Amino acid sequence: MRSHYCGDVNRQHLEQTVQVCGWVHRRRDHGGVIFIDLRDRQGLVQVVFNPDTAEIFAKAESLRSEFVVMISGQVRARPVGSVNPQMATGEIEIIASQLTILNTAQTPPFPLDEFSQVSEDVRLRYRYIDLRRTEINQKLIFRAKVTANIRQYLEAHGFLDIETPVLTRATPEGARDYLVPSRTHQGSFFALPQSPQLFKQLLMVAGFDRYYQVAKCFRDEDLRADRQPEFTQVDMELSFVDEKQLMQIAEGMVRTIFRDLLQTELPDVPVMTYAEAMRLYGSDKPDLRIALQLIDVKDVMRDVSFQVFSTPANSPDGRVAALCVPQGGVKLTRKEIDQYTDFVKPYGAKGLAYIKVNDPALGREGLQSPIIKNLTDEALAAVLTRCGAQAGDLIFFGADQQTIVSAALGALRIRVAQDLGLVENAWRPLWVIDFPMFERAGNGQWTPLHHPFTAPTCSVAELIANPGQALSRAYDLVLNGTELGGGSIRIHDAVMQQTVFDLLNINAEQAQDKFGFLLDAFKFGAPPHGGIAFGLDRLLMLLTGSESIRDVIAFPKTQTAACLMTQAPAKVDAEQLRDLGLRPKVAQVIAE
RNA sequence: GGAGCGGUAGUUCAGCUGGUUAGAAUACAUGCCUGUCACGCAUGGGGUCGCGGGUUCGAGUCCCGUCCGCUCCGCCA
Repeated sequence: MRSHYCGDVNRQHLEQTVQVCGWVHRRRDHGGVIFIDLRDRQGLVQVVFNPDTAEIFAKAESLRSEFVVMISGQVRARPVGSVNPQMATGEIEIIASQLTILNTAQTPPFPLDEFSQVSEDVRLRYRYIDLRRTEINQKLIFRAKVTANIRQYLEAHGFLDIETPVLTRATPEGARDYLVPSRTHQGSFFALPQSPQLFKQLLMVAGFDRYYQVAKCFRDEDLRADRQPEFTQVDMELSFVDEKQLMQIAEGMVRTIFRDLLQTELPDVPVMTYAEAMRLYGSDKPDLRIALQLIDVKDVMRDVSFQVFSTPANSPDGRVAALCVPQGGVKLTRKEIDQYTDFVKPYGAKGLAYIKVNDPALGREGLQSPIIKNLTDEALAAVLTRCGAQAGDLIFFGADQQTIVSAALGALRIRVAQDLGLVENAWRPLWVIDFPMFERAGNGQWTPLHHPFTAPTCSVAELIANPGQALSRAYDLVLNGTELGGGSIRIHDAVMQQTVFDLLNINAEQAQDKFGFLLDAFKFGAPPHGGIAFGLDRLLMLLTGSESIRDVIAFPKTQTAACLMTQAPAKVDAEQLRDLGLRPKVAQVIAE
């Protein structure tokens, strides 16, 4: 019945009679004529009601904002000098000959035009109105195109879309689970999947050698601008592949999205080790749009009298590093430097030493800093040389435990670059590989850096001998400082899997209890396999230039993991709780 | 678990060292104008200043607590 979207009507329809449906965006009366801007999610068009058609003119007079209408009329060029550049539809108007009011509407709670900035809590409360706004609905349209593109790519490469359970069992490691109580097994719980990890590995054992899924995942952890408790992964797993083949297929998928939907050719993707990323950028997801690098100076600070530097310089897990800010970093005021000092404190840094380089040729005399009197000539010379310091540069220092220095200077690097406009406008992807297998938790216990099914690059014997040095066959695809996706070649050998569990202090009994089904499956001949999962929401954030993950999700949660529209989570009836096995009195208390 | 910012009309905001009846713009309603297009003009209605407590002669303003939203640290295999 509807022949056109508002936004699709254009000069090609001149002299034609069209029918459009949409919301009344705005009504104006002028010169005995009624004008309405009709809107759907494609755009706007102006419709004119003349008084000579008395019946529909009267109907048009009753129109208010957001009434839902269907209008037929003839498309005509607009009179000279009456063109609104805001109208996406060009220099046309529709002369209405018929108007059907499909539904009435209240005045919307906030304006939908592009001029109004509305606070996010109001938008989330009335998300269905917010989603009518061009900015958001274009992002959701784009999201649909991206998932379609991904499916097309993966199908073409022989992947099979297989759904895995949403009601499954809790996993001991990793994030907090969302739990669902079972009615038929009272006292037992399902967990919502943090990822389809184990199921996709089982699909490999089952012989589906190329699996994918656009999968909802759930993690009950605190939220961030780029983190939601439920999010979507583009998940895939392959048998009989190595890292190289897998990275090629995954990279090709992202490259295809950029080519097809942004008409952009992604540059070659360099490969960097985790160790190198931490050394140069203080991060395992470096933003390569920023040229600044961390420069290690630990070796020349061992003998300086400045204990803030010499103590970590002589400690095995200490790090002393410099960050040279070029292009007039020396102009930073004391106040700005103090602000950067405050900025690094949450990362554990106790302070932020600096040297202003007025003229490196003059040596000590050409420098300005509260700390140089405590540094040797040799140390200063080495710093200037390694930083390639020019007149006008400012050098920041981090000195502490390795993890703190990397985190603090890594974050500072990004912050300073943003403040000084040193972020290149480009796409800068990279692969990060050779992650450590394990890291030490606070209690000294080994924990997996990735997950406990990741294969190491070494043998069982070597892994047992030196777990701290072991590297994993994992890989992360990073784009402009965002981790787009990560994966690994998995362990497919029961002995290796048990070895890793042992190192993680999961004994055979516990392993059998938690992952018995996986270990059992491995006994029946698991093929060598590996996979990767992409965070679809984060990818879309990047592609659409959104500052928040909420802008690419139709119905997102707030920072306390609540939905302002449905008021979820919410109380439930006492009867529902009794069904789950709660004693009536307890159920009554909880329900109230 | 911790730090910071914010909460005043439907919406976006102003409201100073506490002071009489809490304002603006916009939206909404009514009327005028009449080819307008973020139209214009006039008039009008619209407030639990997030909530609770405290200090004070007097609190939107100061103090304490609490709830909600946002950003960050921890957390996110």
